[in-house]
Amino acid sequence: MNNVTMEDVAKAAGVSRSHVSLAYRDAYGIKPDVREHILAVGKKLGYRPNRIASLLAGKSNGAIGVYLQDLHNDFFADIYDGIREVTDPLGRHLVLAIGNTDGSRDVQALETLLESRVDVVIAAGLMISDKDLAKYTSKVNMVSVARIVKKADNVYSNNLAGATKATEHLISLGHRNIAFISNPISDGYGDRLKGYESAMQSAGLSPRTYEGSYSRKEVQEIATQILASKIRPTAIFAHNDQAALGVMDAVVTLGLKPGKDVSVMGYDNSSLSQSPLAAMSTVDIHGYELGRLAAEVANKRMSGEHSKLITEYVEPTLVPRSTTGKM
Amino acid sequence: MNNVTMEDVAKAAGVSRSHVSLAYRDAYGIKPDVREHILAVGKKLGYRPNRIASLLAGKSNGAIGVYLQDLHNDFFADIYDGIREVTDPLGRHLVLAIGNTDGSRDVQALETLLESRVDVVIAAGLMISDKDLAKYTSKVNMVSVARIVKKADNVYSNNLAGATKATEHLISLGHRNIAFISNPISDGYGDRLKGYESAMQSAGLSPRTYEGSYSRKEVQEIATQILASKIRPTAIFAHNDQAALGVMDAVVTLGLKPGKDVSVMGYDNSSLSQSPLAAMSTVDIHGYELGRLAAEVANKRMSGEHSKLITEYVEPTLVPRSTTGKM
DNA sequence: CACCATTTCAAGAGCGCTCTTGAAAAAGAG
DNA sequence: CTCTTTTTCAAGAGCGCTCTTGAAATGGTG
Repeated sequence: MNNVTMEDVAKAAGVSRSHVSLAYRDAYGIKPDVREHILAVGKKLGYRPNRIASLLAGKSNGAIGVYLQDLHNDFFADIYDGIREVTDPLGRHLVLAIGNTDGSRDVQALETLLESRVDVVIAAGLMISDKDLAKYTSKVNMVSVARIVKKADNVYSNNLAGATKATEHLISLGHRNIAFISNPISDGYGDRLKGYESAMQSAGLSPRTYEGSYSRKEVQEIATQILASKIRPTAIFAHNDQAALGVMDAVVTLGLKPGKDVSVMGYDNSSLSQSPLAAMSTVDIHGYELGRLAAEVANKRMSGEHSKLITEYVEPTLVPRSTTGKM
Repeated sequence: MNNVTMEDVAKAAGVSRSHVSLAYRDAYGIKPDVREHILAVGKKLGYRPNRIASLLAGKSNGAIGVYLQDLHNDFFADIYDGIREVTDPLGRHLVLAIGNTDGSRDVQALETLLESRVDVVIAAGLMISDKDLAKYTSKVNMVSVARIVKKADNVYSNNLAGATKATEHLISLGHRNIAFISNPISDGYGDRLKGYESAMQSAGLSPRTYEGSYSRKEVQEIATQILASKIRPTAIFAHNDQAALGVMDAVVTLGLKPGKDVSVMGYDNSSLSQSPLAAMSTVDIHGYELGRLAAEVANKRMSGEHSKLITEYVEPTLVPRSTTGKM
């Protein structure tokens, strides 16, 4: 292992340990040439600062915790890419924690992040209730992505407006019987449903909502049932792309053609929905951008610049592709 | 933050600090009732062991580092699921590091893992050269998934056999002009190409290999060019599913039908390839199982049971779906 | 060149835990 | 009941770093 310590470098360079410490951080109050010298000696000895020790001794080490709901959902990978765009150049350390589609790992994931003593947590796709979440927002700085959370910084996309646009798009194509597959939990994520409902009602149509899931396979089953119902909807709008892909799975399995026999509308504009193979109509909430903003907010929070909670908005845009067509 | 320390618990429970430490680990040499008492007091005070401090003080804390190449490639999510199946029940701590499709983040990711002082690294999809990799295998225990690495434990799928089967499958469907889109790097991953070449030669056919990529989009471009060539191949076999999906993107973008106009063969049997929407013919290398085995090997390595390097094999199986059809 | 402000450095006290050491208590043996 | 072995515990020395404190060197000023 790497056993050369700060002490070794100090001795070899003929300075004190604390000076080596300073040299390896931004460090003013140290002569440039001395600093150079220390760094050179450190390099020669193959010294690498021990993050563990520095974490323990210092009050902070500038690490950001990142919670991602699910590795199978491409949208979270987009967010992650956005985060890295800003953290990589800064050399920020990221600690990842992964949940799952039913939320049962959320608490453990957050605990892990706390144990790692990160300065701030960027959370994308948490499913635990607002109440449970409050326990964590009081313990650690949190930047919530795409879900409004109290006592946290928020990087948010206007889901109400986005879902309204999407529904109106379907209506404008002539669809009247539009089903919505909702999010299984409502806390913090209810706006997509609301947008759908309000657009339907404004058009004098009656909403037809089914409780969904975050799992593509589970949604496929749900969609299969919906498509088997006596009065088959002509369009299905799912609460996110992952779910919408499950709908697509159901549609093609039944031998139907998306955008022709049934229209399918997603939400997120994940990389996967963009691929020509899926070519799925969806609402772009700019996941990459959300991730980027979240990381910037996290930086601000760590630097202590802002005392007030920050909320950043990104406007969703409708992206019609080939899975929605005229009725 | 969480400021109740081991010292606090010790005082409140009327025992020594070291005894609290023992109580919170497996710990023998401590009376069961005392242990219960300590744990009860700790819970009441809201004590949570500080992983950072324990890491620094102890020689190991049983953490496993996990390197995954790319979050957009579903196959790595499968591996990760397999890993978690065995680590979750044990309460093992996982430290994640994510690379990217061109390998440029590999070194940084490995460094991060080393800095986190993990006991063993499970690496899936590393792209750095064997030579560079050797620097790390000498510093930390490594379990390599799906790539044979010297001085490391290996959880391996027989790529030579798998690629041979896949190619033979295409040949048996009547294809003669079969293109192969290879891995951009050869170190540790060359067997799929070899399997393809040998199967082609055995059948008296001449291989037609194109250098590929790990990026779906880049492969789409490559495939588009291939499909535009004067003598268009009737089948394209890609080094992995992610690449094969790029081929599919090219195929559908050109208005062709996979499995009819052009056959597309992938490799990995990632979740994505299994979805009805893709329904892609591929070779199942049992990613979930590979992940599971890797975690088990990692456990063995940590427990110090084995001194010799371990190699586990998983047999690949051909999974014909709808993207390969008769010529 | 005396004086004070400023910059550059060394020393040392922790951070919260683990692990070794050895003492005290309990158990077994004769 | 004494002596030995075993188990249960306390004390304390670190792990490798940061950060505060104050001393030494440096610079600026009249």
